[in-house]
Amino acid sequence: MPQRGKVELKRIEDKTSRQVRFSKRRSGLFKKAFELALLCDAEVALLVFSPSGRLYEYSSSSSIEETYNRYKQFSLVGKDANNRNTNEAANNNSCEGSSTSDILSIIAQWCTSRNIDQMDDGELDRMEDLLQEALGQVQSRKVSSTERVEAGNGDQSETNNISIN
Amino acid sequence: MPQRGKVELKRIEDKTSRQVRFSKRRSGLFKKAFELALLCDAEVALLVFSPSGRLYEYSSSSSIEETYNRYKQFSLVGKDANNRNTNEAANNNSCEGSSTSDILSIIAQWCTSRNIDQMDDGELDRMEDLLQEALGQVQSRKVSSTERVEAGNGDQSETNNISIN
DNA sequence: ACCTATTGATAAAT
DNA sequence: TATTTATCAATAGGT
Repeated sequence: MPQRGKVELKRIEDKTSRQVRFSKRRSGLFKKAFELALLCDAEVALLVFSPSGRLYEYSSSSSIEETYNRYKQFSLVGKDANNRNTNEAANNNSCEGSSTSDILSIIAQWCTSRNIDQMDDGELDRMEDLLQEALGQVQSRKVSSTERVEAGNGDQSETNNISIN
Repeated sequence: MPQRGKVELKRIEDKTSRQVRFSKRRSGLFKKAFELALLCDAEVALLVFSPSGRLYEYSSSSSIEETYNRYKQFSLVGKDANNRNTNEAANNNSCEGSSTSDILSIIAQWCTSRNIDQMDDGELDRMEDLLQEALGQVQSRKVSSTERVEAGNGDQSETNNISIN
């Protein structure tokens, strides 16, 4: 009788066996993901594509997007131990000094977490600032990549100092 | 002798126990994710935030982003019921007539799928359009919510034909 | 899809 | 926090 249960840690070559074991292990994995979220109060997002390209997903929060955006925000700011940094930038009233990607990420997060139609005045102001800043940066990028100094302007880098406050 | 191993399927209330079990189950989950990817040749992306906000991630491909983008692409095509067609507009080359939320969604998508610094001129142009459009819409929303008709303008509704509702 | 021998995961104790 | 061990859970291979 051949050994049961023992697993060799390498790609399963037999296609049929791989398919069967994929199904079993996939359900196991999703079950574990669910349990971790439930038992331990964790936020879990899981994406799996089968070899044949089928998509399987699990999210303990309202959506994969939500967790992904939290992840993006997280990696933006740099992770210390006790991180509450997800919204720091978004709550901060200034985005000067932030990179364009940072700003776009914040916009992204807002748009997935809130409906624009439900924003109050303060939020609209904030969004306006963000969009204005992003636009300015994109435009200045365009300018600097397609033109040289257009007029003999002493300090080109000051052209996009959009003061947001 | 108390039962070992058996799990009650509900949130663990004792904080210490929850922490310990989070650690153990988290490593178990990541191991399983890794094995599924390796053995079965699947693409797996896994994000976990601990209750205390720490991030843990695994990706069998080159990055979480890559798998997430594949996921977004996938939902583009439309598979089943719960599909928010956020992406539809993204393929469209014009954003006129789109709602503000749609435009912000597109911006959001771009920013998560591409680094701004790697955008070519065409993409920069497109991003500029999107930002400009979004900004205009946000500003007109602000105006319409904070002011009434500023000057005795005959047909105010044509100046910002943004359907806000 | 179901069954069972085995390996693997893990809860509680230390 | 790491190790141990009793027990439960996952699953490989067969039907």
